[in-house]
Amino acid sequence: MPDRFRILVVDDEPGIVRALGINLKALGYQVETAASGEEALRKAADHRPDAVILDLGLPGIDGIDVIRGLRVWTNVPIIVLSVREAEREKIAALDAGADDYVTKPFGMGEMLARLRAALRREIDEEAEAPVIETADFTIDLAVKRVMRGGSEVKLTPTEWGVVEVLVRHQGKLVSQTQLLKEVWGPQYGEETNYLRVFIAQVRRKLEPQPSTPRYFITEPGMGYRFQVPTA
Amino acid sequence: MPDRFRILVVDDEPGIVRALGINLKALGYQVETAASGEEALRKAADHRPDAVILDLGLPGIDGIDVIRGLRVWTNVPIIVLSVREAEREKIAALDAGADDYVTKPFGMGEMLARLRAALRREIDEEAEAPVIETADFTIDLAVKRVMRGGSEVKLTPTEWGVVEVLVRHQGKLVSQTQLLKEVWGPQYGEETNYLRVFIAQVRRKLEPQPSTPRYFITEPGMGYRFQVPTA
DNA sequence: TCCGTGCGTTAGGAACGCGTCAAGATCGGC
DNA sequence: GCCGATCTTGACGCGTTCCTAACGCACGGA
Repeated sequence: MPDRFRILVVDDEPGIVRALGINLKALGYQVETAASGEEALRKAADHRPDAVILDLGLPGIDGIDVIRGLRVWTNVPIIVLSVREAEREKIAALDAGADDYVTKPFGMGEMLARLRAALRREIDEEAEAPVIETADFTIDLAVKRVMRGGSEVKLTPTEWGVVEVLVRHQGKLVSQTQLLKEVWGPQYGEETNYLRVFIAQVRRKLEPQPSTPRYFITEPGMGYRFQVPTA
Repeated sequence: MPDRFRILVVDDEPGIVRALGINLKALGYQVETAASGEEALRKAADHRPDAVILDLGLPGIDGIDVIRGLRVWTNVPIIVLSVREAEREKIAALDAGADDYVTKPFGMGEMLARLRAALRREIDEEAEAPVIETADFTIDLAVKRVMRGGSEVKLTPTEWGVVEVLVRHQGKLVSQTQLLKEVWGPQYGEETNYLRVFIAQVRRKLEPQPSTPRYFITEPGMGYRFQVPTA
């Protein structure tokens, strides 16, 4: 757990690189930059960054291939940048192993929040948490049991599958396709209605206010995310 | 409980072997390596490692078979490495007797955390008292005997097998497949009706109210769990 | 303003899993 | 070779779970 995090910013637009660089450095991050996919892979190998901010619209190598290239040897958090219209591309990026995405144009505040979340998740994982405790419930992955208010919450096999996948990827955005494949099996991927039903059931059993979820968050058009609210 | 743990790393990709080796040695572990399943089984027999890190994607012998080969004579902790998509393979590995799995690509921090957890569990198990006492009965794993109300309860061999496996995993959920394999042998896994019959018999002999079990709990669709009620 | 899309919610019928019982089949000791 | 104990196998009933379809609602674009 380094004291000063190293961030690799990959974008071919000098304006964005500069803006991010100034803000990040001001907050005490060390910043490396790259303007192409090749340079990104090389610098990542050299500098072992703690997080990567990656624009999908790069010249040369496709951004998706950069993600795959990184994922061969590292699971460093990758936050993807893309323009609003490229929905398909964003989902492909998540399936390739990206952790989160931010649409351009983006506010610096949102970007920094996502980055902090990604770094926090990294630390949590290293601290190894097979038991997730929140203000409202406790999930023990090793024993496969959920406690809430002193008593056990009964989950059906499918419900448990959904919870387990989301919690294992804590803080990370999980695409609908990936969630379906991991819970129902590889031959699934389109049946998003299954997800709607079971996510609702999980929320009914775990969320304090199922209609306004705090833990099992919907990212419209993208997928779902399990998060533990900071406050 | 050795002072310096011996770790056996099994992988055919030299990069991964090297990266793990450097990190583990730096932390004071003794490291042995193997690049094939055959070599892994041989070195395990020679060096009696305290933990095994095993890549499933080996040339030659299947990784699953390596696990089975090890499990014939040792219950050394096995941490499995596999690629993200191979969910089915991971499940098969766990059923074959693996203790944990890490998806490639992995962060070194997570790997080390899992390793520490595995070694810690082993120490706990060795130190663990093989006598379980509840309000209604006492199970002595060492002598293979169950006492209830001052007199001995006679269990048939298969009944004892079921009890022993569940009690050894005290508190943990044991899947039907795992239970079948551990009691009846590796070629079983589907015959869940056996379980229904024998679980019922065990409950009739040990539970105060067999129809509403307090110790041998059914988790519908998932498996069984032995627990000692807190109150 | 109207439509299309995506998500949440609900309800009902089919399919499945579990407990139970009892009748063969198999094993082991005498 | 017999007999009791133990394990396998099948059938039945019941409760639960999963899938499916339909509806409502919010949002964004034409």
